[in-house]
Amino acid sequence: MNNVTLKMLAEELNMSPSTVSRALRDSHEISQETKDRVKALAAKLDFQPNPHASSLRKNKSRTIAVIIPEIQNNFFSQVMNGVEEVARQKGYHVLIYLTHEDYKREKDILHLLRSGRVEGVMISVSNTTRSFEHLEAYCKEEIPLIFFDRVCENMDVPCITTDDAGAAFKATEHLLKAGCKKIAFLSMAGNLSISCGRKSGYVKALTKYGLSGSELVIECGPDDEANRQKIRQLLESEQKPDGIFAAVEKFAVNTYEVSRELDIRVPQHLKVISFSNLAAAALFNPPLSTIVQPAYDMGRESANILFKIIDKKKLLSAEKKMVIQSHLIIRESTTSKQYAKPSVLLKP
Amino acid sequence: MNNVTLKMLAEELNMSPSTVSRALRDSHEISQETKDRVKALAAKLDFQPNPHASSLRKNKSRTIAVIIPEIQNNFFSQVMNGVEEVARQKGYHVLIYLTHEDYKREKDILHLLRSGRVEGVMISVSNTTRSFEHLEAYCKEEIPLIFFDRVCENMDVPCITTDDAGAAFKATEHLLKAGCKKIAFLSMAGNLSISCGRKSGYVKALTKYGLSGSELVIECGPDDEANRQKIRQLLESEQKPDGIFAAVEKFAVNTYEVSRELDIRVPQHLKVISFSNLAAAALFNPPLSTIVQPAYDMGRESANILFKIIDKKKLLSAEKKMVIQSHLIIRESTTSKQYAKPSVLLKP
DNA sequence: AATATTTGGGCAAACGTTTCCGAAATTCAT
DNA sequence: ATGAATTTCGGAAACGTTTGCCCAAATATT
Repeated sequence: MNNVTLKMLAEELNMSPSTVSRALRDSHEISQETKDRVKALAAKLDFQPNPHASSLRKNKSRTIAVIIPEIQNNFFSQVMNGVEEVARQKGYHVLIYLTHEDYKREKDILHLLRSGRVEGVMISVSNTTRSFEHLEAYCKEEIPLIFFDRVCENMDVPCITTDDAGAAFKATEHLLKAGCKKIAFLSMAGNLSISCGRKSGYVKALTKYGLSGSELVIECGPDDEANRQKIRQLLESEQKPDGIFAAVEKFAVNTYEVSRELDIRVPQHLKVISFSNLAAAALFNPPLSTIVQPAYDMGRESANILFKIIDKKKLLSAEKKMVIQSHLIIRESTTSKQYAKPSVLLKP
Repeated sequence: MNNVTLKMLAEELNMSPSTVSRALRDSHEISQETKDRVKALAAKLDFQPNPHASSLRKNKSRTIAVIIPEIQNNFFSQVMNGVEEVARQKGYHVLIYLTHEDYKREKDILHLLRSGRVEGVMISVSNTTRSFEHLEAYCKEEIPLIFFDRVCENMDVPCITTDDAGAAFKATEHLLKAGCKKIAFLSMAGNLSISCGRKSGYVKALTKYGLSGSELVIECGPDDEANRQKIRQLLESEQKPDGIFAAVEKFAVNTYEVSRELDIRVPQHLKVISFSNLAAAALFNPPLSTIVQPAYDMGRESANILFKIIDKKKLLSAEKKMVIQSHLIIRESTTSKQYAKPSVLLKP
């Protein structure tokens, strides 16, 4: 650890610590000459102010926390990317916490962060959290908090989301236009905002096309084999769907696995579309149609808004509930025509 | 922010701060009765010790840093997962920094961390770093440091790696046994330890099978289009290979893209294998044979070793240079036989 | 020339914890 | 009963910065 302290600089320069401190921060009450001397020595000795002393005194840690359910998910890792970019520019540090979709961990982490370790928190809640008391308790501490993607809308906290319902509507509509008559929705268990939004878009599309009542919602979870089992049952049942809309990438993967296993051809017998931020979806067999969320932008905007709160700037009303559009990428897993030639769709 | 301090507890209880502090830490010099009273009030008021004050006084931050080139890469996100797990168990916090493969950023980050903000650092160096001065300067500060995956072997710092050369040898051998006569190696630009290791395994395998001199190494980089251009040239040249061994997943993706574009069939005309931690590789068209690195374990072990150093425990010699085995997963992109039925290879 | 203002910088008190040192009070050995 | 050892706690200094307040000298103002 760097041992040179501000006091040592002061002693070496025959000045008081306060002068050195002010000189380093370019205070107007220090002469240019003194500033130069101080900075020269500081640079020479590679002086770094002790962050803990500084944090203690100023009650500012220059650190934010990001709490996400998992990191092995392209959506969240892209978000992290956006957050890190903004934080770096602001000279802030980023703590990362994973809940592994576990309510208890989420609660523990939030509790940990109530001590001033960070100046703000961004969170995407786990799908096992039913109660929001831990979040409300956190808010009482008056440390800036924002939600992204998986939000809790009835709290007075800024939310950065994508248009889940709208995108789900478009995806379902796309399946319908591609000829699907019976579409199943693979939803994430729990009561997440995104699950509800996506489901409502799905239902709305079915209703618009006169298929209300034919909803088919399957709740999937973290366990691959359990999911495959459910999908297998679904695809072997009476009400076998000809289209599947997966709420998250993982379930689309499970669907692909089962359809291969059962020799069900995509898209001829079954069309598949999914929320996914996986770049390699284009290389799947067949290439997977996806709804891609603006993950990087969501991370960036979330961080921007968080810093606005930290800096005590007023938020525009648009920033209190920000919605960034997702977009559809149509690939072969949902084409109605004959199997298209891959290269056509792949050309950059 | 939680405003209740240790001093306030002391006042409320008519005790000195030192007593309260000791009581909370279960010091033997405090009576059980006092401890109970203190803890009761602390719990009631939800007292949380100020981490900065504590860090300042004890010169311990209970925080480690992980520096990685990028997060949008399954390998690194799995590593993060392992690290977070260990850190959480130890009650440590994890700062994340991304270099984006940029030497300057890497240098800046390491410089930032020389102030005692963290108790230890784990790093996987960027592929644009040629000089290691910034790392050596960091070591001088005597803050624990360890390398993982992309290491700098001639520094006296623990390294956690996988058997790059061995795995590359096996992958190349596998291509040869599958009938390849001319194998190209898509390497990452720069002088990374992993690039060298993987290349040497590749060369060794060619040599063993009497093909020394037929090495074909293409240096790829971060830009997809540039990579595709290089691969396109390669596949259209005189020395068109019938096998490609990609050092990283990204290049395999580029290869798939180009081969579709040029109507080159995998594996019939070209066999492809790659280092990759992408679970969805099994769903590619055709399913991609991969060398998967034990990313999660590497993260876990790295963190374990880092904490051993932080806790000033002696490292076993095996822990100073730890190597964890990667393993091959053979899929259709390298099968020599007729195109196998997908479901056979996919059954769990 | 006397007063007011600015400039440049030092003193010392914070921030909240931890810990060294010592002081009562109690227990124990003799 | 006396001294020694133990238990239990408080005082105060420390960790390294920042900042409110003050003061001297220099400059500006009347």
